Amino acid sequence: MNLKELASSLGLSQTTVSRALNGYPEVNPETRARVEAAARAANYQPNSRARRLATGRAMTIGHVITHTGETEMVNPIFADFLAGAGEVYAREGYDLLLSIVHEGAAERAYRQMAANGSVDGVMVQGPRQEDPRIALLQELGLPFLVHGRTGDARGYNWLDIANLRAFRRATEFLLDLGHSRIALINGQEAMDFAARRRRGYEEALRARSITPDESLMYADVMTEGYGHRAAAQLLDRENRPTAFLVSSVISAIGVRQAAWERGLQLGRDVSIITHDDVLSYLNNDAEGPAFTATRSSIRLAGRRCAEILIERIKQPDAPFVHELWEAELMVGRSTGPAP
Amino acid sequence: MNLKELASSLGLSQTTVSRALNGYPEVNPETRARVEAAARAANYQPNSRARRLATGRAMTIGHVITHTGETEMVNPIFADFLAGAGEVYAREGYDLLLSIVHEGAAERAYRQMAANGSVDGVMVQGPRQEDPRIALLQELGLPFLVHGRTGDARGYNWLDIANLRAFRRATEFLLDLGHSRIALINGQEAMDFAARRRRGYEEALRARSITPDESLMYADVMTEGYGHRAAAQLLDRENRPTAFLVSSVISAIGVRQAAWERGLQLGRDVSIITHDDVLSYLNNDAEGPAFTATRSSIRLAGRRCAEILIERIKQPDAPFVHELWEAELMVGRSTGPAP
DNA sequence: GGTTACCTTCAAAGCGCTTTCAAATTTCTC
DNA sequence: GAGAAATTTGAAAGCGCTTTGAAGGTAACC
Repeated sequence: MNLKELASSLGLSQTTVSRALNGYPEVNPETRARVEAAARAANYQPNSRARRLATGRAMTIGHVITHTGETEMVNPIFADFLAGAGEVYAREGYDLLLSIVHEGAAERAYRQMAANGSVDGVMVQGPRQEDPRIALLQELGLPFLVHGRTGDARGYNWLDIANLRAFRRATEFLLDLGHSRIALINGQEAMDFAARRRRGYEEALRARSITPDESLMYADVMTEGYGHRAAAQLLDRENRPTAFLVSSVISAIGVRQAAWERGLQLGRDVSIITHDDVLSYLNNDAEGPAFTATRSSIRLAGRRCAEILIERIKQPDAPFVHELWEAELMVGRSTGPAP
Repeated sequence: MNLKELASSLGLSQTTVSRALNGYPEVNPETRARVEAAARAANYQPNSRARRLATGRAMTIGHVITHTGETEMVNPIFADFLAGAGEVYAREGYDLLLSIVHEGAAERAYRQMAANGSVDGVMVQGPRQEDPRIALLQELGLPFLVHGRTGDARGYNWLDIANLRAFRRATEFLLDLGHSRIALINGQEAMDFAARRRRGYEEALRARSITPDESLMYADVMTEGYGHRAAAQLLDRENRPTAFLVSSVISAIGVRQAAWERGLQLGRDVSIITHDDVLSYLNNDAEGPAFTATRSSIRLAGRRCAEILIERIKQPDAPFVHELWEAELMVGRSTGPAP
């Protein structure tokens, strides 16, 4: 059933039927009711391909997700971020176009989206320091929103969490407990968020006149195995750290495992604070084993990012939106006074 | 730059330019070369909205992902499955349309995709027993492929792993090691894969004249916390199980944690076998703490599922494809003789 | 040389909608 | 009750491509 058939079955023109269904005001209420009833009865749905061509809008938002080079790892936080964003898209009538490519192919993916008009805007996640995607999208003139930020962040829309403050605060918390040898198990420091977290950690140490020790800092893709390896190395040193600051619950699980294997008890022999993205399948709440954590829901972030992006697509000339969220420090059972 | 402009700048008709770019044979080789050069120079990309309308093909595949009711949990295996499928889609020129909805809204999402023609086919994941989506898609006449299977599986395309055999095999492995009180920490048994795994487990027990004990079987959404809770309960009984068969590495991490907390060592005091989807961020390999596992890569499955679905979209009348993959049993360090 | 076949190109229709512009009808206004 | 204004509907153009059907130009054949 298409518009033409529906219109002729009603004895009306396509124009009127189209207007009735799209809520235009200049339609007689009775006519509209009649049209709506017929459309429902026939289960009529306007053909989205035709509509998109006619309106010039794709009603689609692009997400380009890259997997990291060698390991081909897909960052698991994307699932929850997408769930949050997807909720909003569905509500607002937008489709979500997902492109999963190798890191090197991302530029081509964005260029293609811009040139062939398959999306109205794109979401950028996990920016690196001086990420080339931002300049590219500015050049292409495609509306976009960055989850995270980098460089001179005034010239585009972003939503970020206060990574530096969160990790400074977490480090201070450990210092207050008497820890002084605190290891940092960070994400790849080419990523902007990881660089900020490291700065927060170092600032807190310096403020207490502790010189940051490079040998206590690790940076890599945040898998469980990485957390385990890094912690194992650190814990087997003669002068081992008494506390760990970790960038992801997944890696923190590896760190915890390494501690257990050495007979060390969390919160007594060794302390862990992790950043917690509140992933739905790794809920770090009262029920399970609760890490002390800086916490900010990636899913809520996804939801809000989608809202902002859609607003910006509708009003391309509005001023840039910058939203900085604080992470809360949740004290769990993985921290305690330095031994 | 659109086709009309490109054509007139070349002094050719739209017809010829379109044909030259789409590889039709009736174009003079010199003309084609000229057109291709000009298109490249102008960075011309055909407008996908127009092309889709004209061809009647969406060049898009839909994935509807549901989050489970109350917990709103998004199954983390989707990220890796999507990565595998996305790779193939990109190669074949298909877009991936992702719809993330509450479980109850899935039917509407499929109906909409079928009615408005935004996709050429859909991927169905995680079928429940007698899943209504299958009948729905058959009725809608939309090509689809099921990852997993259920009910009378002859009438549609599917790719599945041999869940029953894998869990029977794993149970036999534990029985051979002398375990007899083996707990099953399963996924929700409304899911077809979980029901099959349970049958495999029970068959293996019965074959050794052990009556399956309901009190040793748990079934729920496979989070870490669930694994931890279930194992904690079981290990605190007077007559505790000596081995665990777990449906997901994520839950197995919770089980392991519960064991550690009670001073029990894996492979000595308690054994764990888990199913391992080979998620990229939870790699259960030699480096990290390796569980004994039935193993099958969800990412490879995604890749193959995409290939099959695209084949079927291109040839709608070909016979149904049924592909059953064996999971391999990888012996790790989490299993040992019964104490 | 005339007919046929082939190669190459093009004009125009069509995909199924939205939207502009105009027309028909009804309601107001004095 | 005539003219103006408001309300409601429709014809047709257009979105940017693909594809059909026709035609111009060459080569091939007898």
